Amino acid sequence: MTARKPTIDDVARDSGVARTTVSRVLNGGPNVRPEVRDRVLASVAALNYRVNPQARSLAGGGSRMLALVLASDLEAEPNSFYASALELGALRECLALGFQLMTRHVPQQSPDRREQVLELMTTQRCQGLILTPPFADDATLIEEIRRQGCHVATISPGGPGRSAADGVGIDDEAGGYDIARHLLELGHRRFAFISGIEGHLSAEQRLDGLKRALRERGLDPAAVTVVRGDFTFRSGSVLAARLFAQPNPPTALVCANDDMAAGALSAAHGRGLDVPGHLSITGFDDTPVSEIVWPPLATVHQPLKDMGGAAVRIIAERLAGTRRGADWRFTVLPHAVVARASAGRAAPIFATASA
Amino acid sequence: MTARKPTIDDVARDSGVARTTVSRVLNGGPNVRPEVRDRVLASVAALNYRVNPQARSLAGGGSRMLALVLASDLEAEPNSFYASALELGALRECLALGFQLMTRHVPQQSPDRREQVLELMTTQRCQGLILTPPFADDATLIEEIRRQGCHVATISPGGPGRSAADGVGIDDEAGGYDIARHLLELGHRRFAFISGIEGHLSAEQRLDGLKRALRERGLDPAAVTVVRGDFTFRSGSVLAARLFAQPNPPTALVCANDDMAAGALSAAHGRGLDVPGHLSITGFDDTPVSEIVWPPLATVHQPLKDMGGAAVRIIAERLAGTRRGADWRFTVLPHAVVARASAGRAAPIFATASA
DNA sequence: GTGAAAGCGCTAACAG
DNA sequence: CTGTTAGCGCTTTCAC
Repeated sequence: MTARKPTIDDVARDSGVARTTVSRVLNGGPNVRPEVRDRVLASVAALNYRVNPQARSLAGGGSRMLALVLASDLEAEPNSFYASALELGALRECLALGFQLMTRHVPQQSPDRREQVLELMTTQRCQGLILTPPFADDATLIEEIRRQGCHVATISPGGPGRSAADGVGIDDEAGGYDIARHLLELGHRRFAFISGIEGHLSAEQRLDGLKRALRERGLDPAAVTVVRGDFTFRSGSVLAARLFAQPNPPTALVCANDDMAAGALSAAHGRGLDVPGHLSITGFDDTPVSEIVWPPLATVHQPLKDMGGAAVRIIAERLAGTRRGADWRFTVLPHAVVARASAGRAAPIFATASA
Repeated sequence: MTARKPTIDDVARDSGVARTTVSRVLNGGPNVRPEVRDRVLASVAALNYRVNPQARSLAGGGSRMLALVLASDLEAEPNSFYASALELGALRECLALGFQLMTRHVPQQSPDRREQVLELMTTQRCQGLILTPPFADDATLIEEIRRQGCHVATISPGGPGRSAADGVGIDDEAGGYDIARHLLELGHRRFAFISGIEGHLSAEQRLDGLKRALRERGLDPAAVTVVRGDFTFRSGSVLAARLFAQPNPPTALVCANDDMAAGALSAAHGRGLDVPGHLSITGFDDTPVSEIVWPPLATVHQPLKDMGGAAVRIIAERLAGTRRGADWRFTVLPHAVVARASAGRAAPIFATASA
């Protein structure tokens, strides 16, 4: 019925060489005469041969399986653009480098979340794990993963993760600083900040940057109202509504990601607040969400796809042995403030009226 | 350094049986005494043994690798919530059933898109492919995939795909009909429709449903302005802006998905049109986008996560041999109109003014 | 019920 | 430069 798929031996027979030679050609090994290489390649093409990844892996070539670990909930809404962008970037790089990628969403609230990650790694024989926050800062987890012979690349580690594995991300503190500067220049003086889940250190750094900008301007960083969200649209919407109901509300609401900013925007609409007339709102990430809402969100661009790709490359390097040892390196990618209509000039009238 | 991972032989030795018996226990085979089974299971737990999927696959157990094929562009924006939802649903089911899932975005405009799909299947030794539109309606592709011994499940096949493979989806024609009825009841009489890419037959059926509703109401279905988008926010925005600039614009704009509806909404805001005061806009899918925008989008709910899961189950059944032969079955899942603020009562004043 | 033996397709020493 | 020889860890006949 279904024709048997050609094996490496078929190719060897067809091109009149030994199996080993074919393997060498296939894996770019040295010591193969050009004419032999061509002959083998011709057979490969003629027979439409593909290496069997399972056999290769079993024989010692490694599984070439990587996993992207995302903190979210399998039961919750489909993952945000943030996760999609990382995944797409990683997927693209995997395709180019001949890796397979598994994506695993781990509920961050589950007590056995570490075990879930380790289980995935073991079961799938992963050779590398890409950890996003807050896993990226779980030094214990990273240690255990590595102990079991698997490489780690972190996305946006904030603190301990930075010194426990190779990582990639932007300068989050500077990102927070820059967006704050943007708002300060627009005349804003009363700020609120919606942060992310606990343990997401890089998001905390965004707040640090905001505070530094305020301090620089002679304002009191302690005056910033800080509330904790969980990066979802809903949390942004709920928390913002609560903020708006308080006396002396902020004129600038800085959110730790775009989804929460979109939620805040929605809450503002619901309350009849004009954005940016009455209130400016900013996001973080520059995902498509920021252009989908009205008015479009001012935000900080993060090169998420590049980050996903870089993480794969980090693991590929480690696997290839190009770099060894515990000299973990953090790659800083550029960020940029994207000025859009949701952040506008602070209205002195409104500011006074509610003061 | 890294402890060697236990193999099936370690388990066999530990529990004092032959390797074959362990295999039987692991795969739920018959002919194992309960006490032996328990002993083996105890060893498995004690040694923290995991089967090596690569070895299993090589030995004939099958790769247990499935792939989700999505028509989009690797270079384009991160995939929409539509893709994420399908993926999440499929991923969850794969996890439960012990499959691995690869997601592959294939640029639909590339001339070798069929080859790309086949290449993925061959290279990864996939046992099943989940095809989304327009691949779901490519009977030639489906035929070729199956010829190579791989199973197929289609998501929302519209025409030929329906009779070429097992599929799952909603009744798209009815979905279009229902959302049209909703708008008709709100008093709308002048409709426009933003359709999706060519070949996406299930989206075409949504238009068929819209027309049926109009006909039923004694209106001329040919009077509907139909423009073709590509399911992206941007295309919705551009096409809507063009529609608004024409004389006698519609009072109800029905879009083939949420992203395009969000784009249309953005274009309406840009032109200063009030939604739903001047114009009602509806989406399709009920992805999170529909709640993120303002006003929230009236739309047709599609159980995307369930669809992704069902597709995996279809393949699992075929693989298990529970169902055989070419009696392809299409599973219809329920849809529902979700009434939200973007669809409101038609304004007779505006309608007259622009007539 | 259980076990022994034979590969699955490939890579990796080690010889030549 | 190329070939020979062992396995990798598992499933699967086929005996017992």
